[in-house]
Amino acid sequence: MLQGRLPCIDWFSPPPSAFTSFYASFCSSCFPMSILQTLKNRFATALQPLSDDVAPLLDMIRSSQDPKFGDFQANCAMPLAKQVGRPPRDVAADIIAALDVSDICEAPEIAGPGFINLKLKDAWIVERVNSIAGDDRLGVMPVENPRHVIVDFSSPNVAKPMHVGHLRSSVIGDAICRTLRFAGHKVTSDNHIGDWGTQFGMIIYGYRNFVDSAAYAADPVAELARLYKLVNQLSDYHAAKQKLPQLKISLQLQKDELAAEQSETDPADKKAKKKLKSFQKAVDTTLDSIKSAEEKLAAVAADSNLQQLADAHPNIARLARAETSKLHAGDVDNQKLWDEFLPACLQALQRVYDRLDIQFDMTLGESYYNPMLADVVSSLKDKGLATDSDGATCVFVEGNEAPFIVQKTDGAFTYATTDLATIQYRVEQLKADEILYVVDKRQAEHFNLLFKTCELWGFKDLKCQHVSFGTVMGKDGKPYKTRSGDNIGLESLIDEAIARARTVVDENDDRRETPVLSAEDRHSVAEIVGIGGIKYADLHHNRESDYEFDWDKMLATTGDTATYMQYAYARICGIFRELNIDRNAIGQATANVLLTGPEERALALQLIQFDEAISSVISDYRPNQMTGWLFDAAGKFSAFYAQCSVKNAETPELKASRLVLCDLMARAIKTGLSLLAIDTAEVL
RNA sequence: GCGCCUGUAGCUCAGCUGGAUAGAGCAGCGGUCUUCUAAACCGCAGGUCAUUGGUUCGAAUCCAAUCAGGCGUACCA
Repeated sequence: MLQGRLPCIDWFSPPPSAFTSFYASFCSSCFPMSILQTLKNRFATALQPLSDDVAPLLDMIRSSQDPKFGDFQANCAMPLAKQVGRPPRDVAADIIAALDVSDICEAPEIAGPGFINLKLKDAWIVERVNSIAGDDRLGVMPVENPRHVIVDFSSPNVAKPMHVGHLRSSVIGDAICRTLRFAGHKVTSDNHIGDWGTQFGMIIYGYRNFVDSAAYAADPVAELARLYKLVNQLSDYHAAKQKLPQLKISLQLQKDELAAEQSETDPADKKAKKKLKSFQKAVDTTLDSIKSAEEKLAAVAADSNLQQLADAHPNIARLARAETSKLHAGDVDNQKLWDEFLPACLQALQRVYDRLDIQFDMTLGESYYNPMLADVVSSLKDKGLATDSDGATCVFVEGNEAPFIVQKTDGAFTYATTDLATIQYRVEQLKADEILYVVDKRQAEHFNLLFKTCELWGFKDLKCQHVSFGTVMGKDGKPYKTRSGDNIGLESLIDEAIARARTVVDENDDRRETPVLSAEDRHSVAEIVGIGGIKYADLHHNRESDYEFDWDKMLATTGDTATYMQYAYARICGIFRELNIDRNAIGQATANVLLTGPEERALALQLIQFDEAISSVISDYRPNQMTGWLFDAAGKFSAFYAQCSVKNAETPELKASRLVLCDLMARAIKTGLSLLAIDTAEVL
């Protein structure tokens, strides 16, 4: 973002008290707040005479991966050497000769083929730490050009319980919102709930035919969920029953084909082998389908009540779809039921969001956009983008085989239409500059088509990104389900996490000579640790990766977990408690940090790079960049804690310095975790 | 068939636009609590980055092929 800019003033050190106001009078790109940016600015000056395009070269300045190479390294001499046709070490020497970093670094060293290694001067680190000690934002400057970013995440279907897939979207989306806001962008979080889809027809049908009034009165959402599941099961039953004979015929045919192919395949012929394999795969797939169909039939057959219901409702799927159509067509009775169901469903969702501490600025579901859909389609037609194909209205986008269907043969609109209407609304009404969709990566093609269509439609300045994430897998390597094949409910997941955390909290406190936590404290700590554990387990993976869901790992309290950071935070609080010192009264504004050993230096260096963690999260919407920074930070604190006593510091000055470092680290951990919506406690 | 993605330590995963001897956590082994919380710290061991070729000063990273697996592919969202 800020790369390649030249500083309009150079770094010097303002008195800490004047720091914030001083700083605020300059634009963030001019003022090299981050170390990295400062170094880049210095290098820009040195490289200017050597190259026309310094931006890519500046990108090659980064933290050293091994401390023995110093703190930072510049790898730009090698590619530059090629450009100018001279030996890389000579070019490195030229760069160093032109480089003025003597106030920041020790003398730069050339190593290997032409790496330039930089070691920061302790005095400079101290200066920086001292200045951020008095800064609430820990040295993170608000962005220069704030954008209005709409983050579309969570997006569950109402009346269906949320599961671990929604957890990923919710947790990642929320972290992105918080981080963007902290960085100074305008953010609108929007929960684009599925409140208008086919499941409502199923629920309406279920309600009309199978409702248990007492259960509905007691817990409407649970009853609606049961009805949804029931109608789904009965529909599946009939579909399976109908499909099964055909499947068996297909299986026989495929087996015959396979046998024929096998008999005439030459094992040396790779192409034939491949063909054979694809036949085998077809057989396997059909076998799976048959197995799944048979299971569905068996599940109903095993329960005489279910069997009776199934027999009594042979056309349940069609009838449920008809209820959806009626709803969409404005049927008064169905609309009335919808109006009745929705608030309870929303409330149930809200309960989960409250527990997860996730807030939405708006919850505009699919139903909200319903009145706009017809206009979207006619607009697309007017612009010649949408055409009729096999009775459906489609947008064909160059380079994509599959069409973007905006209206089905039966006249119904699709979620593609809704998504387009939503974009129009967000741009025209909400004035969005950018929209992020935190959605499962399996929908990549849909978003690809959506964004292309959108551009053709005329939204050229809008930036859209599918912030995709991988699937949560079970131990079997398949998407995570319970043994009975259901999704894992989010509420029970949260309950389990808290219960497990509680066991650890109890054990830990009971081990103390005199336990310090009341039952109430223990409960709230268990909530903080348990829910933090769930979130962290998800966030610390690269969002694009599928990952294996594992209770023990998710709720582990050792290693790279939320607890590790929370524990570090609590230990810092413990220091201040033990010494009976108010954290707000240690003179951060006039801090004078001393670096007397490697642990203190590493800690300080980590702290002054907090802003780099923020920008790297934002650059590609990857919250795991923040978990990584936090884990490093907590690790450096733990090493410091083991090695550098605050209480028994040799001098009052050293003690004061360490208190400042501790306070800064506590604030950094708390702030970093808060950007992931993970809470902290003073005592664990 | 077409398209997209993945393959890194025993396990679960990091590894940013190519950078030096590929990193964590867990599990394993060995140390560290009379001194600010041992939910911790320090150390040891563990890898042919699926395979083969290519690009270049330099490849886990880029390209090609192969093998293995996953996902998506016209009226579900």
